[in-house]
Amino acid sequence: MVALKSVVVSRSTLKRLPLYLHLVEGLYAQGVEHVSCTAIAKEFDFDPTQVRKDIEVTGEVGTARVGFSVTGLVIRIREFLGWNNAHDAFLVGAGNMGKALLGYKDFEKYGLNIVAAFDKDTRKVGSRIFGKEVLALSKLPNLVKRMHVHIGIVCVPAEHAQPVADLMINAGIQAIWNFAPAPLRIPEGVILENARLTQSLAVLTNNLTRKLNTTKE
Amino acid sequence: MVALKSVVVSRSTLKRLPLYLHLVEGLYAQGVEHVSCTAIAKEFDFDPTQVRKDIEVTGEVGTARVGFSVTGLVIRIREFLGWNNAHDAFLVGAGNMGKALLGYKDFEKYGLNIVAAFDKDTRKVGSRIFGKEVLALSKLPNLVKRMHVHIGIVCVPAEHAQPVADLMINAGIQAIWNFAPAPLRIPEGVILENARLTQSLAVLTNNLTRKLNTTKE
DNA sequence: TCCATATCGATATATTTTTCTCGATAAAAC
DNA sequence: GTTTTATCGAGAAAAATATATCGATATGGA
Repeated sequence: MVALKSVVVSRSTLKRLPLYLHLVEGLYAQGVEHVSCTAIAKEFDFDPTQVRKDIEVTGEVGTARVGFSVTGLVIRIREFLGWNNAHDAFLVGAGNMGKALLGYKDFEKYGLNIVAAFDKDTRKVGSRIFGKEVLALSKLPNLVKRMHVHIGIVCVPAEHAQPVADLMINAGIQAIWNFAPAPLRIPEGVILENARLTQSLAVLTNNLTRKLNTTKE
Repeated sequence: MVALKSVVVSRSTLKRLPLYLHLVEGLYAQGVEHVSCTAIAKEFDFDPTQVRKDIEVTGEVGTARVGFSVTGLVIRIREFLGWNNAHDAFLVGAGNMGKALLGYKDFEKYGLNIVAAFDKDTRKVGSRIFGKEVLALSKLPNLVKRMHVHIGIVCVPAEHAQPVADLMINAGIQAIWNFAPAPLRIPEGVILENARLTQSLAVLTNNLTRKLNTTKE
């Protein structure tokens, strides 16, 4: 055993790492070789120690007075996030959000390779969206098994989300990325990540409402 | 002064409130009149005390042995989140993500009313997407002022995000919902909320990678 | 009517996350 | 060659967040 990468890391840290990655990839493109925590922190208005602690989990070590190697950070963060080898994914629900995700070119850079889409609407089945086939939902279980697909993306309306998730899990899907505004019940061992825009929106509208109220008074 | 709604509340609480709201709206539709924290907590695998604390910020009070009024919760949570009167918003960038957001019918329920879209691509300008006009970006500043639009949604590629945000802020936009995978620099007082999918994806792919590694060993 | 119980609200404790402090070290300045 | 300074890594302190405890209270059943 070389390194113990299986450290459980807080969600907060995990969510900051892509920010750092984006930054250091930019620096790499510019030919910059080293970067300090202080510099990274300044970019995001974070505390330098926090940045150092975050980087620590990736296994990358820095040098005093020099900082961290930019290439080292790119490699280690990508590796830590599991973004070096993209995982195959199936998407269910070729509505607006589903289409938008299918059209997003950069997911492969973020560890995700959407292989095909599924829909129960027979009019959509057989078509292609951004080059990706839309298949009948009934085909999903067999294909998950045959192709060893790990990730399922749920983009269906709230009322269909649970049955779709169940279908995926029974087929052997190991992780679900849920865009439906519904809480999913999933068995232990299966990974669930909610990408609920309404939560983000709640933070925004609450802040805005408070701001408008306080400035008025 | 009646109630002091201007309490600053943690992001975590703010993000859980929409979950509760969704649940109690469902209960309301079923005709249920009261619900306890214990019941809500069970639904999401949260701690009942946490749910009680979250609800406390909305100003709704419960009754021992009975729980909280379902209608009371619906009203108070929606009010607290600022979802009773939708704020007008302009969206910039009518690409895939932009289109998906324009097509999302339910935003009005979540306090957001997308009034129009803007794009610098002259081929898109003049068209309509899901009934919403696509206008030239140069028209944005005047319209923000005339229509008193508060929210700006940034759906442009990373490299254009900052100039677009600057344009919005100079025009008087008070809150920005950012979908671009780029950190935005904004002046104090302006509200920024990032809806970055890559952060959510990072949590998912990291968990999955760890899971696959540990089960293999 | 009285007792058992579910639930609330308030307070206290525990845990997690963030920030601060400090000695060590490597590069740059003198 | 010595001093100064930026930065790291480790550990301590502070702040934020989540969980547990407990008395009060309202309902339902003995």
